[in-house]
Amino acid sequence: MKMHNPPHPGEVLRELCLKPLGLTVTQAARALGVSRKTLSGILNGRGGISPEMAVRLSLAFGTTAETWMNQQIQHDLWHVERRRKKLKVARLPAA
Amino acid sequence: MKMHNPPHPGEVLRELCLKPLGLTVTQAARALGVSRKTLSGILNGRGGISPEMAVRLSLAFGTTAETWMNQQIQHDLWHVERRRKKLKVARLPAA
DNA sequence: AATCAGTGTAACGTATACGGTTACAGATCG
DNA sequence: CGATCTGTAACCGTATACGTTACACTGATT
Repeated sequence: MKMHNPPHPGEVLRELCLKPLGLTVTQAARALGVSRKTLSGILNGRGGISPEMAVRLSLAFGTTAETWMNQQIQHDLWHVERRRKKLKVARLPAA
Repeated sequence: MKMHNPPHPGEVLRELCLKPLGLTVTQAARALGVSRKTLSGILNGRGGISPEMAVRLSLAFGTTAETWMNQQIQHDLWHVERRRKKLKVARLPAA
């Protein structure tokens, strides 16, 4: 039960990957093989980490794709949970 | 390093949730608050588990949304990893 | 045989997301 | 000033998620 707004993965990406290596957005985008716009959108919280992007990040930075996807999921789920009450779902008996 | 095609979450959903409770697709869709088509698509591997759907499943079956999202991610990543070679990504020094 | 519930799915619509290119404004630096 | 980096708007195409309606098929039940 996460209580606080988890940072979007882009924030983590910028702080933990770009900053330490002194990479510019332009350089990182080129390295990842995506457009500068796409990376910029992620870094500034306007876009999410797609499965393909997660694999790109894992290849470029030597991390795992799961790490990035998990962050994205935490972020996505947090937003959905906020409107959980609005979802009309019947509680079924546990299997 | 997963080697085998992970089952799509719909398969798990049908076997572990619908079957044990003797639920029809129609009944389950109604309980989840989605259309029969949407649930059918997931059950037959034509659609994925969206974050909202993951929360619906957690509410209906008393599981966690993360459980469902993780299954979806394993499935998604497996497909992307298959074409990992095609992604032109530069390897950067570890941070 | 006829009816009905359940199922998959096609056809159509909408909204959102991801990806790209181009182009522009603002900042910073030599 | 000229060069670089950045964010982002405008536009495109594609894919996904969701909905409704309608159809054909199956397997029970009557």
